[in-house]
Amino acid sequence: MAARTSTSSARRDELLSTAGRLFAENGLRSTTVRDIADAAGILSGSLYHHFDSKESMVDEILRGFLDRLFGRYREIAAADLSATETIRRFVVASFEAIDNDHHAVAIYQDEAPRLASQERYGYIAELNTEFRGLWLSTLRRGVDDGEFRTDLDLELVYRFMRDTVWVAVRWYRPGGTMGVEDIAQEYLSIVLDGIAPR
Amino acid sequence: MAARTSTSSARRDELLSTAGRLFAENGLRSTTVRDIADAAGILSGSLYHHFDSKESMVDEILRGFLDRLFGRYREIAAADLSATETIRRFVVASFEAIDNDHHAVAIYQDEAPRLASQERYGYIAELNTEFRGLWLSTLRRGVDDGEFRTDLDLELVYRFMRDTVWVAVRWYRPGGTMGVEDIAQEYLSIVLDGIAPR
DNA sequence: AACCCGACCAAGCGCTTGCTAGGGTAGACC
DNA sequence: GGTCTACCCTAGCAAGCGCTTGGTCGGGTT
Repeated sequence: MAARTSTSSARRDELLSTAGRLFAENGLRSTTVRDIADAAGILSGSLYHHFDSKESMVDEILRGFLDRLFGRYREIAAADLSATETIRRFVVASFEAIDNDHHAVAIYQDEAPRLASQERYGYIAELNTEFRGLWLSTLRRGVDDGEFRTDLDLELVYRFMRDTVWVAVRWYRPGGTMGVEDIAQEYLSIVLDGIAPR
Repeated sequence: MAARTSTSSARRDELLSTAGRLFAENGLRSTTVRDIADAAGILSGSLYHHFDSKESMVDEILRGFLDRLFGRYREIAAADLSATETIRRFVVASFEAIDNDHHAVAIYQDEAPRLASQERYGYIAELNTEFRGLWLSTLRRGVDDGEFRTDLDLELVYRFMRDTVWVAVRWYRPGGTMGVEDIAQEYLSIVLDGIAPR
């Protein structure tokens, strides 16, 4: 009795969403299949009618999120904008992802380093490399075009910006008084001034 | 046979250090008492000669780190420096903590939100409040003194700076080519420019 | 009426978890 | 020699873990 692996149904989507919420709130390992089943009002064994394993739930959640995110990134990179504008849109796209895929981002933020070292999640390491390439080449272009300071350690700048954006998932709650656009603009107003030529 | 709870010995310190390393590398929950014992070359039961529980090991590691860190913070806050200089020293002190208490910072960074909600770790929530107070009052003073821009959302600035500094523990490795002072200075050169009046 | 199927339950298997009870040993000190 | 202490082992328990199995039930389909 193999579970269905790629089809979808309303019930299945509902269960995956519940699992995502619990994974994000309590961590991957701390969330048991019984927790998920309880929250859904069924018994733990019944989950295996819909999914192959607990891991395949995680996999499916992360894959969906990363597909959407990188679709957006590649779109921006291909748009042939100035370095400043490209960075600006990268940041905005990231904050929007925090808004749209909040649970997935939280899981990714908490567990990515440990997951990436497993063979099953090899695509995470690949996408991280691509992500870094997109940012670094844009930063370098900005320096060449005179938009950014020449004395910056770009590797460090990349890390600072990347971390600051994604870590916001820890305190940002969708539906608050402050929208993601506001937050993104405030952040950009600090950082873009900070890396601009004096 | 109650384990010793507050005394220390060379062996005990060694075990606590081993535990800290594993907790930081693999996560609190994923690290079993058998893992710790294996790494120390003893059996899991023997750990309980030194410690009451796995949780008490975590507690001891975090308490030691936070005591050192907040000792330093209070020192800086009491030194009556300009807002800019105070922020500068907060940042440097934080990066130094990443250097000195690397494992503890990593644990704290990964697990603090979940730990703080447990009664046992109530002091974490308290210290977070104190931490926020120190930063926010300094930022406000900087605005009043004309050192920082007046159009900033200080709560957001605080969160951005806090996160960026602490999240560096994920990629910083003690003993690399770049010292913590270099990283702190590079970061400050971006942020202090970004929040200075234009 | 006969059949199929998606969704779930009841029960439990094999394993891992944190932790315990009690015993042994080597070295320091008297 | 006797005692004490720090340290570790043997053996195992109760609970919890992910997952499997065989079966139930109601709503379509033919």
